[in-house]
Amino acid sequence: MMELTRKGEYAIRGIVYLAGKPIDKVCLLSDIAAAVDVPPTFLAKIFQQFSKIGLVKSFRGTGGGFLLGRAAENITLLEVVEAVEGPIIPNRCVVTPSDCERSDFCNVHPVWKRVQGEVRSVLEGVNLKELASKERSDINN
Amino acid sequence: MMELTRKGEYAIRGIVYLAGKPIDKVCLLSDIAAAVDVPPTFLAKIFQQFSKIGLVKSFRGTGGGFLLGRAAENITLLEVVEAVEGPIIPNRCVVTPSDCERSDFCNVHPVWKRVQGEVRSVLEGVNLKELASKERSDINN
DNA sequence: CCCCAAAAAGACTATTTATATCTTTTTAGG
DNA sequence: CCTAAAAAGATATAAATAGTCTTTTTGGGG
Ligand code: SF4
Ligand code: SF4
Repeated sequence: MMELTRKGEYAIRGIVYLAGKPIDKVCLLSDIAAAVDVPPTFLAKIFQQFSKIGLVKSFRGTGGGFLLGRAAENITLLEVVEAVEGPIIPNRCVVTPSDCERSDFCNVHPVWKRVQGEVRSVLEGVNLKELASKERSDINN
Repeated sequence: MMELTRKGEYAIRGIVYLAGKPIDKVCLLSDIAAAVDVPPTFLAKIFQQFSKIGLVKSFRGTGGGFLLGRAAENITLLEVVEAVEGPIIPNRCVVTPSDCERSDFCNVHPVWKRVQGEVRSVLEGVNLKELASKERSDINN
């Protein structure tokens, strides 16, 4: 349960790789894909999504490639994940309580809200700079 | 992302309903299903899983039905969810780091461990007695 | 012993989501 | 105008989800 998809995993790998490069280094999709071990065509789709919302900047044609859209420390893991996976929704009633006519009196409902809050909070507390750094942020795996 | 399946949602509804009944009241599957608005055949499958691990007790034949396997206050939401959805796994590397040869140096890995811990902790902090009570546990939805 | 009620077990189906790949088009540099 | 590279769109396959249906087992009561 609650499993990140391949798409999400690949998205993170790709953008973290970018975050580890100099801010002005334009990277080829093919290079990124090879470096992070992701099917290039799949990563292309993912980076198109990133590009649309400005998480990365893209340049076409000769000498083209990708750059981070903002400074790495200003991009949270939450943004990256939600960009490709959609919002964090432990149960549909957290987004539209009206879907379930039990939501008025349901004691489970607030629990899912709490789960959502906790997960978002963890992911929001991590930025791409930390993720890209060579220093292992956490000793205890 | 991280969405509970119908199966999980139905499972919770069903067992919370049981938890709201007197401890010795044997409930018919058909009654439970009707009360919590779940397809009876689907709920049957779910309760079979519960029964196998002792979360509920079942009785066959005339006068048969279901009882809670233990006192409601001793069953956590985490147990219920994991019984039908499997363990809480935000990313496969949290269970088998060896799957990913990047796990040694990956800074994302510990984040997923943290997410897992937070979610489990929230779900473990809620028991069926609370969920079944008429009092709305949380004012702020 | 026979009938009926109810859960258990297993096979089967349809729909949706995930995981890609392939082809064509657009953009840009030299 | 040729080539490099991303964007867009169509297609394909596999797996998971969300059920249903049928048959079997178990137990109680007449
Ligand atoms: S029953 Fe409660 S938890 Fe389930 S969908 Fe409705 S409001 Fe949400
Ligand atoms: S790259 Fe990191 S987060 Fe992704 S699967 Fe490997 S260890 Fe886990």
